[in-house]
Amino acid sequence: MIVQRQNGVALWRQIADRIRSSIASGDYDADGRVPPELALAAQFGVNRHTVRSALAALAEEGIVRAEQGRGTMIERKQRINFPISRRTRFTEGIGDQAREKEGLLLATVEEEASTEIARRLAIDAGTMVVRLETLRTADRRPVSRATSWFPSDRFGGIAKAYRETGSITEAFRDLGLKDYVRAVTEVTALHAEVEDRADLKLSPGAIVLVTRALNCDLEGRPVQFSVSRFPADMVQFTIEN
Amino acid sequence: MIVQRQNGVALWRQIADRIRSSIASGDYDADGRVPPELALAAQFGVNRHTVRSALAALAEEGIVRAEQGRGTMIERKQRINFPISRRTRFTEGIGDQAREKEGLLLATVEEEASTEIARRLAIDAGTMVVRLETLRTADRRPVSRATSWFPSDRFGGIAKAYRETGSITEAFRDLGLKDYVRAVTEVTALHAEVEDRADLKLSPGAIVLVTRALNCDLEGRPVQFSVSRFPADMVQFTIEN
DNA sequence: TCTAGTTGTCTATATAAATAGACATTCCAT
DNA sequence: ATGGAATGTCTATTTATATAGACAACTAGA
Repeated sequence: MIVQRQNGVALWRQIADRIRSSIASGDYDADGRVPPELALAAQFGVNRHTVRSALAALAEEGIVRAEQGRGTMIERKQRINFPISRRTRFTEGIGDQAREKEGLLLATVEEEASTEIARRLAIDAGTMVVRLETLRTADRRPVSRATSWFPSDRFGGIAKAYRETGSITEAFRDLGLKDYVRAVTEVTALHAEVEDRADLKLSPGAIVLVTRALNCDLEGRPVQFSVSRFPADMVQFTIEN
Repeated sequence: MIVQRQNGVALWRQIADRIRSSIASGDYDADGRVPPELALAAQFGVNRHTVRSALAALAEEGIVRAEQGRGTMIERKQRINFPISRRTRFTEGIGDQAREKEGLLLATVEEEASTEIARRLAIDAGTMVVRLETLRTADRRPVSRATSWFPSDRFGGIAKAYRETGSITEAFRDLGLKDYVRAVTEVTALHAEVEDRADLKLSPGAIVLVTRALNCDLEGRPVQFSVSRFPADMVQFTIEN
């Protein structure tokens, strides 16, 4: 048995998730299309209409496109590998896995550090920090939605610098920080929330990988703490020691 | 708006996931119980019966226990932190986060290496390898379900050694491998499949974190490749560089 | 041109999820 | 003891999900 009933997740969604996963794994690379609806219905032990609901959801996401009389073609098939190391940098990490990379600054505010942010940045709670809300895309598809905090005293101009350069590394350099390293990365996974769905253009019920990362300068002083969300069907992390 | 309708994921499951997450985050630590059903219903904008379905699912998982007249008490609230580094070892990693740790050998077979396993272990496809199916628990709750492969020529006796010691590190030592290091760890996340649900005692629709890890000896020769699945609501990873 | 194989659309029915309301039961502070 | 606040149980209704069957529309190869 491959799909589960009466568990709070509709069959069509379970099937959509599995097909999406199969596409990402390259299971259908041989002919570049998904198996016929009747074959999928047999495979999952459900009615053809249920499979059609699943394929409609994937078409909505832009992953497949049905062509009457021919079959259902795979439009997009990617799982970007994202290395995590002491020298983790977003743009370099993506490397040549995508032709077109973009960093977009959604919003920026200066605020008082909450107790958690203060602890992570090793500053006193209430100290001013700059918060950046950023969205990153590869080949026009969103691959991460990040919230980052920087100590205001050192990096008050980070928003302007990031807007001009589109890169944290470049922005740091403009502000006189020549180099930095990744100190800690925490990884967990959650169901996508409504905001994730909007930002990352996810289907409801999808999974997001969540990282909490701390970057420090070469003296070990924290320079950036960020919480990032990645669509789990498009991204995997690799930790090389 | 906090919950989404008509998206293939039942409201009660979305709400159960959010409450589980809130419990893990410590949102309800003040009084050790979940808010009253009517308050949750108001918060999520749903009927009280829908909230009751969510709480029933969490009770089934052993996370909460309802007491008539009193409220719904939090029974379990943990997210075990699992460090990933060059010296990653399961038992040491758990450390004192759990009182009672256990490693159980579910099954073992000797088989020919598939192309993927051969590539990971840097051997020829078809070479014999030992496969171990293991389950790890912390305080009686399953925290990982792993499938590991070892080259038969060097580690033919790994199953026996593991059964006797309950530890990979110990088993390696018995077979003459004094030390080893983690070379690569890949992390991704998926919806739990039926097998995960059985092994890890997960609720349907739950998320599993999947790691693919390669351990090598000090000369850099691969000694173990393993695929592990962790319940995402109980586990997080920390990568310290 | 014909036909097998595929997706598209329609109707109908059964089951699960969600809402709504009423009232019982239990705990606990007053 | 009493009343407020909480969970437990029941009935009824509406909406979403899933199944079933039939047939139309389109594609590609024989």
